Amino acid sequence: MAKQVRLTLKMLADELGLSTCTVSRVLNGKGQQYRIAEKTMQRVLEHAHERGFSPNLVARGLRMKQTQAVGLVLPDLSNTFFAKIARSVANVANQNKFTLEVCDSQDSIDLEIEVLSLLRNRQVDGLIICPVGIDSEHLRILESGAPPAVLVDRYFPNLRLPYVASDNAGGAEAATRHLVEHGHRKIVCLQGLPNTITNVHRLDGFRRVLQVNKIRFRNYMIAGGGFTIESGYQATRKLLEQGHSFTALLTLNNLIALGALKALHEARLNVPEDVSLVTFDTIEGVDFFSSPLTTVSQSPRKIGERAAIMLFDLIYDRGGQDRGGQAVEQIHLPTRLTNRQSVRKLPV
Amino acid sequence: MAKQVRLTLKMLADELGLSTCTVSRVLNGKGQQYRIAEKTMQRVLEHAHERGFSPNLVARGLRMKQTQAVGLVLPDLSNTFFAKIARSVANVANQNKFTLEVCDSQDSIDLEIEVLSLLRNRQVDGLIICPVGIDSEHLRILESGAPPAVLVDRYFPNLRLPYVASDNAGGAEAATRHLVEHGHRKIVCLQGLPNTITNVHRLDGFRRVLQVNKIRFRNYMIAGGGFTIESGYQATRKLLEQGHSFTALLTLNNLIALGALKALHEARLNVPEDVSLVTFDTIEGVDFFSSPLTTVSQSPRKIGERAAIMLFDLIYDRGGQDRGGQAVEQIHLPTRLTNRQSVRKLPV
DNA sequence: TTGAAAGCGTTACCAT
DNA sequence: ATGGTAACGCTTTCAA
Repeated sequence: MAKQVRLTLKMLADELGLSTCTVSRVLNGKGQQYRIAEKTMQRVLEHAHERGFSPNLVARGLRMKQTQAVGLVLPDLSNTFFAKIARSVANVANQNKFTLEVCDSQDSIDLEIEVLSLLRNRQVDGLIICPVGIDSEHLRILESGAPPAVLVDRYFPNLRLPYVASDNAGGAEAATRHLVEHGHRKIVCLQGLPNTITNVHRLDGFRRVLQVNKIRFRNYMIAGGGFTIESGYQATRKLLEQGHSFTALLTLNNLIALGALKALHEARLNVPEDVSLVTFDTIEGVDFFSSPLTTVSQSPRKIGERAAIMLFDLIYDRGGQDRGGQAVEQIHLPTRLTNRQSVRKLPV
Repeated sequence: MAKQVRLTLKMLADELGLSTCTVSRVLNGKGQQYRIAEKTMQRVLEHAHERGFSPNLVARGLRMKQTQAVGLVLPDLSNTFFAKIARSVANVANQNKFTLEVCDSQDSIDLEIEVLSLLRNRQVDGLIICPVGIDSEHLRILESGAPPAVLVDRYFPNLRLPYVASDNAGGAEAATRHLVEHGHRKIVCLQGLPNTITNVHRLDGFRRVLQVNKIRFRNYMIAGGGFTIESGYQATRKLLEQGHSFTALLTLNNLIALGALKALHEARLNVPEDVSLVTFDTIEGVDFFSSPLTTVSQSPRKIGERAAIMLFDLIYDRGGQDRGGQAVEQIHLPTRLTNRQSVRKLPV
């Protein structure tokens, strides 16, 4: 199987009777700048096109010390939320003639560390990361700005890294307020992974609204402990078994909601007649649920897009990311409450 | 901003008072093979670890003419189906110490062509592609096997390329049979993009079962023309407006189903009381729909995994992909019908 | 207006 | 048991 040889710049130059550097210049649009004869340029361009030449980007990457590639690390590519982030990042990257190298950390800190080092060894020009957990030491090195990195969705307050996330506290407040305004006082928040910033902020918002409305916080009001279907399911089952008389559930992401729904369903409890429910994130086809869910939705598309744009600003050195500077851009995008009637108005 | 210099093999060698090639050998585990002194190896390994050295993969890629990267081209990363494919491909790739370069062709043939050439210029060692449409000329070049490529989900019979897809005809047959066995004879199939192999095979299966059951095919029995929510919605609306008296719908993917559901809902028609429905693909949370849908589901995870494994076989030259050979592996994975009671039993 | 040559960080051939 | 040197394919400095 004779590995067919790719056309190289040198071959092209030989065919043209020119030096590689002349050809390189023309092909990179630096013909004017180097005052290469109009005629020569024509000849080169034409021939290159004819022979279908395109440069070896690996060689170029080595020489220029930049690969035109960015890395993206996500905890679960099969979750629509992250998939949408991936899509918008990919599109922005491609628009910039960059390639996107995607890794799925499978919610494992070890894998995250591993792929991160893999990507860095591959000399990516930038990194977008949705860090998996609560440990952040391995991200410290990114504070140096080489390569530039932007965090999405989750971040660490003690890390001087730019990020794009949702206004989680605000979203939780809106959701909780919605419940309270409908007369609910016995609300259980099914949380995600404790100590992640996302979870912390959402809980903050939740408690704040309780407090403002003089609802005494009790321990049973926070249950669960993971952003998974399983966690939502188990937590809800346990609540029901223990006979807590809550009237409403606030689930901190789509998966937890699905799990809770399953448990409620098994217990023959209906939403919103028996239990009211508000959840973070949307669910595909939620409009066709037997009771469509009221949601606090984020915009993963915008998160990804914004993060990618920030990253390219850093890569192209717009926006002054010098590490001494104070300007580490940190963004909280607004969330939106969509009322789909999964909250019952309680009698006063 | 002084770009901090990365540690190179040469620096390491200098520090050790050895030549780069010795260090390189040790680090690549070829110490034994080249009979490098046990002591030296120790020294090298230790020092490298101490200094946290890791090789520049771009340079290595150039030198070795292989980048340890594979490309993945998908029409829409935000569709769970493709996202799941992406995830499993990414995982297999990472297990093999490869990186995955993902591109979203946004269902545009032009973009597909563009990213394909981008990926090839980046010298990826292999390609997995879910081609967007009906044109395949730009894929012809991949028949040469350099770089090796595997198609997923969609493919072209006139192209000698390996692929992994679902048994679409079989799936459609199962679905249609299910409907017929429940007494339905006025069935409308809401198709996807005409002329794509996926669509063609599903229609084949559909018609075959009609024929076997002596149900005369009529034109209104195939409607729509795209794998999108919009297409499903519009087609269903039109059907209703025109007053065709169908009793069942077979939708050829999840998005079409969602669109059809929306139209039915607006017309205050219920599933399955007024209209029965079976759809290809699953939908997140379909179990909680007011009427859960009976589905013919594929396994995107398996498709991706299988394709990735096939690709690595080709890359590592297992499985003899020499282009003279007859063995272009083409696989149809089985589908599964999950009955969720969205088909009503009609009186005889 | 063009070219020679160095260099990016590796690996591999051929010496010693 | 180890090292010198070329080579991978490109860009860029300096020279002509």
